[in-house]
Amino acid sequence: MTQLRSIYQLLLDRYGPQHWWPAETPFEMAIGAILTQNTNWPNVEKAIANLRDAAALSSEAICFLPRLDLESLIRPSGFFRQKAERLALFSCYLHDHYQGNLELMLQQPPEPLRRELLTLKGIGPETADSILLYAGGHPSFVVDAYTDRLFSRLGLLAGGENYQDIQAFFMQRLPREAQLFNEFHALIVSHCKQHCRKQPRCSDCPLEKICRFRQLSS
DNA sequence: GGCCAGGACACCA
DNA sequence: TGGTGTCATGGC
Repeated sequence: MTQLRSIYQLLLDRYGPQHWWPAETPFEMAIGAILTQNTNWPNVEKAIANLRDAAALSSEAICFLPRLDLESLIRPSGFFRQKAERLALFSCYLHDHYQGNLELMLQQPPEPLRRELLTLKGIGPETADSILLYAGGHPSFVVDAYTDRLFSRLGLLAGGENYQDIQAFFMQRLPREAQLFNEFHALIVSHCKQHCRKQPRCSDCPLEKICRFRQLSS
């Protein structure tokens, strides 16, 4: 608990509040979560801008848009055929089950909601937790490649743990507060975009106090 | 020109 | 259950 809270505070002091997720509506947020799978965020922004310019940033529009048109609009985000299918499946699911209204879906309790999201093809644990946390305000900790990389290097994770184990590591040591989970994940991403390259060089890390955790725990 | 990016899934042993 | 290949664009 103490170590995680200290790291969180150091990140917050260094980078400040991140005000995530960068989206105007919960639906746009969910679309962004799918589009950002294994992709740079600037590429996702291009795809979302294309959808907005085409007046296609709604579940109805995406569900009924011809597939080739949808692929063309989201092409900058990469994996555009896969992601077009995933966006269409998600949007049509909302249309069929929730009158196209994501907020209606998000009113459910988080645990059955998470299970429901995971039944949808193209929504895995990270995407589901991102939607739960950032669109729904539910306290579900989001684990991504940066989380694994940073905390393995800090010596708090062994490396190689699965998603569920890493998520449990955080959720068992932190109070279940959506705002804390929101800010923590955003700070991890902001830090790692600059300092968690695949080739680790702790000496490049500006957070010397954080790097010291690794020495203390190893 | 190669590396990397805010994953998920199908397939195989 | 875990490991591997596949999907693809764009910035540096």
